[in-house]
Formats: sequence, structure tokens, C-alpha cells
Amino acid sequence: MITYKKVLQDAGITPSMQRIKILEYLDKNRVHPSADTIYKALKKDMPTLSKTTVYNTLKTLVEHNVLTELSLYDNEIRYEYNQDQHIHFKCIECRKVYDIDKKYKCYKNEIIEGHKVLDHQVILKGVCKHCLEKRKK
Amino acid sequence: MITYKKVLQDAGITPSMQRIKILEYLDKNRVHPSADTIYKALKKDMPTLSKTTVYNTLKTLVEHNVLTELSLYDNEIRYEYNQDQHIHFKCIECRKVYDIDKKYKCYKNEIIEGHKVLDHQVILKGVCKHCLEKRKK
DNA sequence: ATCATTGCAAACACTTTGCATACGC
DNA sequence: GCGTATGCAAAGTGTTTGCAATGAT
Repeated sequence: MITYKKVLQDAGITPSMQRIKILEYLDKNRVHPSADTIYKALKKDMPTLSKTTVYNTLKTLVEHNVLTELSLYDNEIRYEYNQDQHIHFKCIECRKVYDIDKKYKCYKNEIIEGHKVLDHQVILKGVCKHCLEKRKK
Repeated sequence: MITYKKVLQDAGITPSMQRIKILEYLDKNRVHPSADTIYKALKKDMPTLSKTTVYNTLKTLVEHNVLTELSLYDNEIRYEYNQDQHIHFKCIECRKVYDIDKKYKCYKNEIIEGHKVLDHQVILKGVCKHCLEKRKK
């Protein structure tokens, strides 16, 4: 059984209560949350938690490749623990982000036109299933 | 010959000096500028230009499909006039954005898992050619 | 005269920074 | 005890909003 503590240690990050809880939240709530969403959710059980700690932790986790940063037009960074290849669909009406299980030619770790690729993202923008339904009414 | 005035009219936007200048800047400076970059560049020749107008105009142009919004990790929106299919490479060191001429299966205007796709973007993140060179030294 | 566009200032939202306190080996 | 992690407050940055002034037909 893999614990969050072990995930952090394997990534070379000193485990702490805050770090474990943040990682756990991202593992159990696969909704591409922002720093603020994570902060508000965890604040309930950890009243002393600071937003700075959330930002610090997320930055550390991204630097150690435990999390992926998503840039999804909202002028806020969203975070994701899922490392399987998939694409993102962002609804321009409800702002929700859906994972779409489609494969694509990934350039990660390749050299393209001389540039070293470290991350590859595919983002679709549009109107989601549910918002399309609402429009019909 | 296609004028910026005509591009705006065809898109259903009332042409104005400000709007024409902003569109012209984006056509002639294909560097994926932010609102602030555009503002600072145009301010020189148009001292009365307001940042609000830049934001208003960019929003209008995006809504009418004249421009594309890019979300490139910087917590600022970048804008692009080029509508040809290509992918973006963002350097994490110098922050520059490169256009890469690679084709991909585009889902634009298709329905995917019930969602209507209006825009499709591919973003690579990594270290660019020039920053790789600098590292070697 | 009317309606849309422009522009200023203030408000907002997300993130970062500086620094003091607390924690863990 | 020492080095790192945490947390508060303030500052920084990009964007939006309210509203008055301006401009075009």
C-alpha cells in the first residue's frame, strides 16, 4: 500500500501534516482545484492552515513532478495529481473542467525544433454536455 | 487588399482608431502579447489610450473570433491573431512562446463525449533552444 | 439627441514576499 | 540547537467594474 508520506519521500520532499493533507485532497478530489479551493476545503479540519503554506506546498510538489500545473484561462493555476495521459475540456459557461480519455502524440521528453519538452497539454474549450442541455430549455 | 477596418466590419465590430491599432499590433507583432504589452507599445503613439480600452477591445475581438486567447501559465492572458493550426512551446526559463508548425488531430467544432468543442490548443512547456545553449556554458 | 466607445479610478482576485514563530530530527 | 516548514500581513500583478466624458451618426 502506497501512502502519501511515501509518495512525498520518494519525490525527495520532507513529509509534513500539511503536505500530506494537500496531496491527499488532490488524490481524492480529482476536480483540478485551485490553491484557494484546496485551502478552503482543508481549512475546515485544519483551522491554522495558511494560504501561504498551500502555495508553498503546491509549488514544491510541482517542482518535484508530483503534481501538474494546468493553465485554464481563469487566471488561476489549477492542480492535478493524475499523471495518466488525457486531455482537458473546459466549459466556458459553467467553468468546469472535464478529463477526456483520448490519446495523442505526446512530445514529452522529446526535442522539438531544438527545444526540450518537459510537459505537454491539450486543452479543449467549449460548452459542456450539461450546459448544452440547459440552453435547449 | 484587406484592411483592419474591413476585418473588424466583417466580424461585426464597429471599427474605431483604438480597435484598428490594437488589431494591427497583433498582426504585425506575432509574439503572443499580453494586454499590458499591447498597452505599453501603443501608448507611445496614442498617449490617451487607456488600459480599459485595451481590455475591452481584446474581449470583443475574442468574442467575435478575430483573436484567440492563450492561457500560458503566467497568470495573464496572451492574445494571438494567427488562426492557422500550430502548437505553442513555452520556455520555463526565458518565458518566451514559440509557434511550432506541427499538425494534430483537431477537435474544433466537433462533439466529444457530448461536449461541443469551440477551441483546441496544444501547449508544450520546457526549455527552449537558446536557454539550453546558455546552460551549457 | 442618442447610443456606443473610451478612459479614469477604484475595486477585485490570485499570487508572492518578508519576516517572525513553531516544528522536527 | 539548527535548519526547515509554517503562517501572518503586506505588497505585487493582472483584470474587472462603475461611471463620467467623449465621439460618431
